[in-house]
Amino acid sequence: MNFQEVLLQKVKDAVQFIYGKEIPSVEFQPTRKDFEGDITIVVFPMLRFVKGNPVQLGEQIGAYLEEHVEEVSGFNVIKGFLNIVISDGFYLNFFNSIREDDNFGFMPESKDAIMVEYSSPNTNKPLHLGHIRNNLLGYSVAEILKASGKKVYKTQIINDRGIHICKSMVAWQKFGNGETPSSTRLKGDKLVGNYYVAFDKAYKKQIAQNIALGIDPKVAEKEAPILLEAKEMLLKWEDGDQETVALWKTMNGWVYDGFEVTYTNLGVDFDTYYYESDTYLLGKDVVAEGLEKGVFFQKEDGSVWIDLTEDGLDEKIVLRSDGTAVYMTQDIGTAIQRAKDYPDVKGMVYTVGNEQDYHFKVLFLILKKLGYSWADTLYHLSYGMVDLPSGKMKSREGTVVDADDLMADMTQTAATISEELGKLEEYNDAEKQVLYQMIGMGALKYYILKVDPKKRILFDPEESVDFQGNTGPFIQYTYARIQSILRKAESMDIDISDSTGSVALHIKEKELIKQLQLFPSTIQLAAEHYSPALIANYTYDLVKEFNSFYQQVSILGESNIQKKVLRVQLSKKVAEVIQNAFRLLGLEVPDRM
RNA sequence: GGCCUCGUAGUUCAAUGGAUAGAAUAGAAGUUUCCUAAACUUUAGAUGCAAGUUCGAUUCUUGCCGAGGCCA
Repeated sequence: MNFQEVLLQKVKDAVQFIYGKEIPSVEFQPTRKDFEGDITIVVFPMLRFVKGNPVQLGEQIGAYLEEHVEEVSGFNVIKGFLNIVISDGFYLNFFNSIREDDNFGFMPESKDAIMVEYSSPNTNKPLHLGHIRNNLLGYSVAEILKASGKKVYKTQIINDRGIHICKSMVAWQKFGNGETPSSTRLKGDKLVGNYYVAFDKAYKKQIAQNIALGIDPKVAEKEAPILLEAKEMLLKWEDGDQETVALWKTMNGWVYDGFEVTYTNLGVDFDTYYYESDTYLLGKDVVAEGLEKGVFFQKEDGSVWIDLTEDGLDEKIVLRSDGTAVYMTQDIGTAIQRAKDYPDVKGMVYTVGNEQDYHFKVLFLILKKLGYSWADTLYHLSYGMVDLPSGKMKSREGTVVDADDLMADMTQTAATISEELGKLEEYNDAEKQVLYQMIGMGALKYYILKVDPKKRILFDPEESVDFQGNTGPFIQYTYARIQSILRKAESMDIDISDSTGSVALHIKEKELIKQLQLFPSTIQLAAEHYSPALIANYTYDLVKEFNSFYQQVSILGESNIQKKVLRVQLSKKVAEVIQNAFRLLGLEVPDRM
């Protein structure tokens, strides 16, 4: 039984003792800084079960707790808030209990697994800023779920087939002159992306020419020769034409190599991959099955639908009249396939932008109606668009922020700022480069992850990414300073392996321990809400608390040896928690900066 | 037109229905013989509008206004 549970029981006992009545629950919260005390009990909700004056009730409970709970050393009541003071000894005991625990805050892995899908790109375009948000969110949520005790499989579904892929292929055949990534020294995804653009250019030119010849614009659009070629290629691909499939494999291979570089720089990875070329035919038999069970119904033209009007939604098509699959068909099939491939999976998280909110609502409902037990644990990790000051990112208007370029820019900015500060003279160029990347990516990742996923982000490449305030580099800097203290402590032969005896705590030491105390519950909360932002903001609070501590108390200069040891231990623990929290966000920490 | 999400300091973000709505940035004023000044301290500034539920509403409900999205 932990202290919180003990306290809960004691408060219940107190009410039982005073009024002879049961109360089902008690609301605890950390006491606000401007009041005296450590834990606050909100008395108001109890008034529903016992009649009385909230202040008086608070006083009585406080007195009872002070008498019956060893750790409670005092209390005060303001309005309906009972603030109780916890003894220094309790905090010291707590700190000593977590001091040696490297996995503080992390739960052991359980058997039940969750599959987290993210990234899910098209293979005809390089990754952009929107994908960065997607990848960072997905990766971080996967790590948070792991930390909260779930087994996690990270996956993505790659949109590797369809007319858009054929467009790049046609353009490469016509204009490519046999170019390859190695011959052009371009990243594969960039090379293929260029041909996708080249296709569009040629296509538009043909339309314009044909309109000039007096052909109806609509016809010109539909019957441009290059578009017909792409369509023909799609048919060939579906037929399994060897040459076409070989080209498709080659070009997709280039793209995957290019993506891999981006993923590595971004620090994300995957345990398993699904390809749409393998899954686009899935789901049809499930639809047939569902039709028999009466979950779906067939219209006169042969198309299959589901009626969700009773659930507040509308009718949704799940199979076209010609028997071909729609996205929904594929997604149903893929979800079931995944559950088969990984029988331990009890839930799935889909990291997809909020324009698909409706789609996933329908998908989950369908799977539930089909009777899959895991349907209730499906979660759409929906996130807002990333907008630029100039408005929405549009590939056609060339306003897309390329992922690779952005990461390079951030690293460059970090380098510029670091050079100005000039603290890294003893580092060689390679070491500096690693550090600049760590800081630049720290700024970028933290900036994106600290925002609640469902909110839109306004991303101003010039101004938004800062290195001061609530930012990644600010936290990294604090970590680096602690490392410096630890190095000095070591050279001073300060032995921090033993627990300190009972010392009176400075207010700042106590605040710091209180903040550390919140780490495990923050992880749980973040896992429940699929929100890396909670971890980010927690870490920031911890760092601010540490900075305040750092400013107000002497660490290595403290003359009381026990105090000195405790403060070094505290600093070390704070650094560990920062590191672990950052790991959950996919961020790294530097030894010095 | 129907449905969904969001509206908080000049700006970017916080706040399981709880106390005087927190930070950061930009602005103003300060702090380095001392453990990294990418730091710290002080100061000023906000819940779109209107009702309702509640002991208590940024949070829940309804209407309106504004931004974005989805569906035809």
